[in-house]
Amino acid sequence: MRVHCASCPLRKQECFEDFDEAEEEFMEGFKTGELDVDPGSAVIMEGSTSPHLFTVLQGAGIRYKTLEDGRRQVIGFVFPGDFIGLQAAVMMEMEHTVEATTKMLLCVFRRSDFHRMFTQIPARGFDVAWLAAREEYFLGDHLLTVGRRNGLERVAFGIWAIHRRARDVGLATDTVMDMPFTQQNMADALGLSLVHTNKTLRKLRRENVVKWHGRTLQIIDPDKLFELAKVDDTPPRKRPLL
Amino acid sequence: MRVHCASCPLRKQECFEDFDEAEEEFMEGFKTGELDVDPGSAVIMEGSTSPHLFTVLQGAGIRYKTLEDGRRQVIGFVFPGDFIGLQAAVMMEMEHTVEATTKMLLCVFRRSDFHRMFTQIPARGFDVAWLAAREEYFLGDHLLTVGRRNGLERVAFGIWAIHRRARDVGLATDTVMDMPFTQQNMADALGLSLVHTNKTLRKLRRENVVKWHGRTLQIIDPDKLFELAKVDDTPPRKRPLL
DNA sequence: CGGCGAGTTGATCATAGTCAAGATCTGTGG
DNA sequence: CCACAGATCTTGACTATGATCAACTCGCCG
Repeated sequence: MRVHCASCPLRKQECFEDFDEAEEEFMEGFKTGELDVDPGSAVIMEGSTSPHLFTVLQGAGIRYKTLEDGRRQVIGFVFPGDFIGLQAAVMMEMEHTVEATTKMLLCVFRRSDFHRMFTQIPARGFDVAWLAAREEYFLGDHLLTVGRRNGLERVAFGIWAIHRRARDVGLATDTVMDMPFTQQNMADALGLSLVHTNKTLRKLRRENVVKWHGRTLQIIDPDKLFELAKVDDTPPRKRPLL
Repeated sequence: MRVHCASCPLRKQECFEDFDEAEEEFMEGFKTGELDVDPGSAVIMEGSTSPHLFTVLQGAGIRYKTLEDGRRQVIGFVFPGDFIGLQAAVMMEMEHTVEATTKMLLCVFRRSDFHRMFTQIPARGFDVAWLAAREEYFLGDHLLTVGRRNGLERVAFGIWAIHRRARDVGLATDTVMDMPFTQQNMADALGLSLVHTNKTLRKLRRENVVKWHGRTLQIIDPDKLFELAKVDDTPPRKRPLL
C-alpha cells in the first residue's frame, strides 16, 4: 500500500512508512471521504472521467474491458492497497472498468489534487510510479499466460496469482483463502470459456492440487501448482529502499 | 515523448514542452550518453538490474517475456519517445526483455538519479506516471485482444495498433509505413502461431484490406481494417493540460 | 417452496496448432 | 557478378485444444 490517506485504517494496520508532517497534511486535504461499494457494482467505468481517485482499503474486485458484442476480458484483480484511477488522473479517461466482487471499502481522493501531489509531496509521486510499474508487471505476466500457456497452465497460473496477491495483503495463509471471485471471473481473466475453466479445475481437484468449493480455496499441493503454472514462487520484490 | 534529455535530437525535432532552467540542468546531469543498438540485440534483459535507463530516440523494438520451454510472448512494441527501464528503476529488476528490431538510438540515463528526479523536478516525475499509465492502457488493450479476439480480429488489431503508434510519432502516413517487425514478431504478440498469422494476412491481402510485403505495410481499406479489428480509430488522448 | 446464480458434466464442432516442404529474399564471400 | 546460406515467408494436410450447446445439480435467499 503506497498511496493512502492519513486516516485510513490501512495506515494504522499495515503501513510501516512514516509520512512527514507536510505529507500528512497534504493527504488529509487530498482525501475527500470513504466509499462503500456492494458486490457487482462498478467503482469506475471505462470511458468515464471520474473526478475521484481511489485506494482500496478492504475487499476485492476486477478490472475488465469489453467488446461491443459482450466478450469480456478481465485484465486484473484488485486488492487492498491498490490504486484505482491512474488513467483517469493522468490521461483524460479510464480505459477499463473496475467492479467490486465483494463488499469494498475505498478511500476517496480528489482527482484535481493529483497533479499537485507530485510537486508538493514528491515522494508520494514516486509511490504512484512504483504502483504503476507493479501493475505493468502484473499485466505482462497475465499477457504471457493468456497468449502462450495452455488451459491447465492458465488455470494453475490464475490460482497462483490470486493466492499470492491475497497472501501479500494478509488475506490468505499458505494453504487457504477466501476466494473473492467466481469461476466466471477466472475464465474471463484467463481467456477461456467458463466450461473449459470448470473442467480444468475438476482436473486439479482430482489430482489433489487445489480444491475450490464455493468461496473457499485450498492449496493442497503448492509445488505441483507452481510446476503446472510454470512459475517460481519467488517473493514479490518490495519497493527498494533509496 | 515525455522523458528526455536536453540535448536529444527529439527535443529539437518534436518536443514542444519547454523545460525550465532547473529541469534542463538536471536532465543534463541525468543523461550519461547515447547508445546505438543493432537489430536483434537486447537493450535490457528480464531479470537484469541495469544501472541504466533509456529513452528511445530512433528505431523500434519489442518487449517480450519467455517461458523456460521457449514459448515467447511479445507484450509490447517500442517506438521513439518510449521509456525503457521503469521496472528496473522502481523495483529491483526488469520483468521483461527489450530487443531492437531495427537499428535503434537510445538516450541513456543513470538509474541512480531516477529517484532524485521526482524530488528535484517533480513535473518530470509526473511525466513518468503519464508514460506508465499509457503503457498500462496499451497492455490492457493487448490483453483484451489476445484473450477475446479471434485470429482475424487479432491480426487486424495488431496492424492497427502498430500503424497507429508509428503514425503518432511521424513514422507512418495514413496509408503506408515501413514495418519494423517480422511476421514472427506479430505472431508472438498476438498469441498465434506464425503459420496461422501468415494465413490470416493472406486473407487480408486477398480482400484488399492491407498489404504487407517485406518491410512495407500498406493500409488499403482503413475502414474495413477498423471494423475487423473491432476498434474505433479515435485519436489517442494527449496528456491533459494542468 | 420456488427461483436464480453458480457450478458441473457430456457430446459435438471449429479454430488454430503442428508438421512438412518449398519459395523468396538478403547479405556475404569467391 | 554469381553462388550459397540463413532467415523469412508461404501453402497444404492433418490434429488437438478449447468453444459451444444442452441439461442437470446444488446452495442460498426470499
